[in-house]
Amino acid sequence: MPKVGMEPIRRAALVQATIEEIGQAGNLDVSVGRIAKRAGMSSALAFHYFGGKEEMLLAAMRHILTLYGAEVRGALAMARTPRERVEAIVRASFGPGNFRAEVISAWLNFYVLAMTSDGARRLLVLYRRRLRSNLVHALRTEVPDPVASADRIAALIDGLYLRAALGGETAGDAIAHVLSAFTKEL
Amino acid sequence: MPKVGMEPIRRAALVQATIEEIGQAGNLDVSVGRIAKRAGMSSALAFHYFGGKEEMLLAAMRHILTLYGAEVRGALAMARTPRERVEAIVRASFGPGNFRAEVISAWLNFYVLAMTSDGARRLLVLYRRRLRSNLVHALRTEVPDPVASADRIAALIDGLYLRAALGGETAGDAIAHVLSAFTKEL
Amino acid sequence: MPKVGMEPIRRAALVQATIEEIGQAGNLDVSVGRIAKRAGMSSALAFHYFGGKEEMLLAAMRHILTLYGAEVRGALAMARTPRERVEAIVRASFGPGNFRAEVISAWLNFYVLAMTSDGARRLLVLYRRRLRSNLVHALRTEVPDPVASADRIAALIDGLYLRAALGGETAGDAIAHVLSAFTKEL
Amino acid sequence: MPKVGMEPIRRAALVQATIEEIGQAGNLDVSVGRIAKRAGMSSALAFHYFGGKEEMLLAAMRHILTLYGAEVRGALAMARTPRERVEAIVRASFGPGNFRAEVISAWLNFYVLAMTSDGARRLLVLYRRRLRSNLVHALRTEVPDPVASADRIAALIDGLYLRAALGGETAGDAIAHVLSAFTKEL
DNA sequence: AATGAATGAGGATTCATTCAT
DNA sequence: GATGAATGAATCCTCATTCAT
Repeated sequence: MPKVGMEPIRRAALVQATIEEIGQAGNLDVSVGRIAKRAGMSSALAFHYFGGKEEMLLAAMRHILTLYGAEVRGALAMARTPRERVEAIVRASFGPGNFRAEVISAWLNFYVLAMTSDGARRLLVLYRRRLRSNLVHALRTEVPDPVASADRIAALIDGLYLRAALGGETAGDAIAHVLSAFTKEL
Repeated sequence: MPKVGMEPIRRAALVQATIEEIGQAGNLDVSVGRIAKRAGMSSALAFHYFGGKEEMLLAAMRHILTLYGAEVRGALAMARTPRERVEAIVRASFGPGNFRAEVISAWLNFYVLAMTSDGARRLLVLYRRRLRSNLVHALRTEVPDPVASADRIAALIDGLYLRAALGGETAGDAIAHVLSAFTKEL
Repeated sequence: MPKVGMEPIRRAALVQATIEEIGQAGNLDVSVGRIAKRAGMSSALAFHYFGGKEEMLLAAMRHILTLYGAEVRGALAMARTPRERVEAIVRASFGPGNFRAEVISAWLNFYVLAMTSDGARRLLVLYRRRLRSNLVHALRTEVPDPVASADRIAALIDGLYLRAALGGETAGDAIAHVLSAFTKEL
Repeated sequence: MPKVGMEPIRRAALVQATIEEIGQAGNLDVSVGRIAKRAGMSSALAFHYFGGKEEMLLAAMRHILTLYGAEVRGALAMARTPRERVEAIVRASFGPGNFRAEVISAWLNFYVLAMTSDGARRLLVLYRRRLRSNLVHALRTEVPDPVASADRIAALIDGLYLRAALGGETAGDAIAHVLSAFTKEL
């Protein structure tokens, strides 16, 4: 029973299913067939909409990055002081929307994908630039070398994410670590 | 013409070839066949020695972790002050032996492997424990909460590694960042 | 925005696109989708007009055969002597309209299609009968066994076409060969 | 029950099966899977031995060309006069070994393959050169322009083959046509 | 010890074709 | 008339793994 205007719906369903499959599998060895089945359609249709597996992975990545960016932006909107700004970024990063096993797994795997896919690398570099820029802006008036401090905090965030991939890290601990590091940067 | 006493040589060759293949591929999609060919033997022999692909990957991981541990231990042996101890760990981590594209790629992929393989997770947890213990020992007399400081520095190291996976990070910058963070922890 | 009276235009566009695709691909592995896209419409519409892929191929074949027949007829109309008649046929066969890579490729592939498609075989047999009949008519008064001579010349023409498929044959050489054979038949 | 030294046996079986499949299908749309099944093995093994589908097709082509060459050489060995030489070539071409529906179909399809595969083109050009060289040699002392005559006769042979692909041509007729053309060349 | 032989399973991708709108 | 939606089937190819020798 074909309908019209399905494209955005199908694409969204596939992106969602891709993220879920990666989360469940823990790696990028997810087949287009399984993703499509999870999204409730044939794999041929997935190819019709995305043209190939890599495009699907990139779309999933873009989706996660977009969500993350939106959350950061939303939190920043309400921040007034520099410390609030840093806290906003950190809370968005380790908030319930992003700091979940499946999302962490997806992030990790996107880093792996970036080793071979130019598109993936570009997306990650973009994310890194935005995070750094946000942090630099927050630190601008507070520390002597805002860029260096931002890089350290950004790397700390990434590192805490990586450790979370192994399990056992709580969001609270992670946030505390970053805020503590921020304080020490001052 | 089979020979005796070949086992350790064969195993070492396979481990080396595994690391090289992962480094070259950028992910864990390396086939046993290609690894074996690179190591100069048949894939059947690789199975004979390791019993399966995962065992080969774990052996490669163990090898890298062992090398890293040895380097850290060697550097620590000559360290006298707490700062020297931290510096020893950092210099080993970002030294020419470990801070290379292929090794970074291997590390990243071991994290991915740890999402599905208990063996891999155990190895990474072990590494994490050792690193933390070394850092705690170095910081013991210097900071109020050595465990928290150690965790932050450890996460920072991991984060810098992760960023290096995208390229553009130099060992010098990374070392400077960690030492700077160490100073701020005091 | 569907229009009326489009059918012949659409059909012609599809036939043309089919020939071009076959010429470009060098074989019959051309997809209806690509043909339709080249013709500027959806593949569903192509099905609507032709009912299936084979019908499209047959229509393309019919088109080429028709063009070829028309060229031969046109050339024959001006021929007066038997030799002029043979020359007319030959010049039409190796003229710029038919002796081009893409048309030669199409011919060759129609022969292949004739191995499985009755429709294609019928068309080729028809072409062969017409060519033979034209040649017999031209040779009628000149040679003792016009049918045998016509068959030889027809086969020679086909053979020269086949060789042209491999490249390196010029129209001039081909024409000279056929005319020389004709002379020898006398 | 794996054995040693199977390679040549398997390869030969695959080549034979390839020719049969092409003969039965009438075109190159033969799947590796079916070829392998006909040859009594898994498709994976076919890939193991040939590396890919095109290599299998080329091997089949090489086989047919080799057989044909051997038959021509054998027949030529017993020929004494120029006419006998031409006759030897013709009889080998239209003899029961080569002038069979499945072999004719294979030839035709190799011409098609030559449009896209360099390897196939090379093989066909080689065949053409050999045939021409044999004919030139046979005609050397008999006609004023042996090369032109050889080209005509070669093209005639090819054309008769092509017509045989449509059915209805007997070997006797074909041989008679070529010998008659030879006589006229004198 | 060492390997060639062998395969079942799986995966990305393409395609002809159908159908509701 | 025209198309986007949709899919089942097929294809090429890869791979981890097993086994007889």
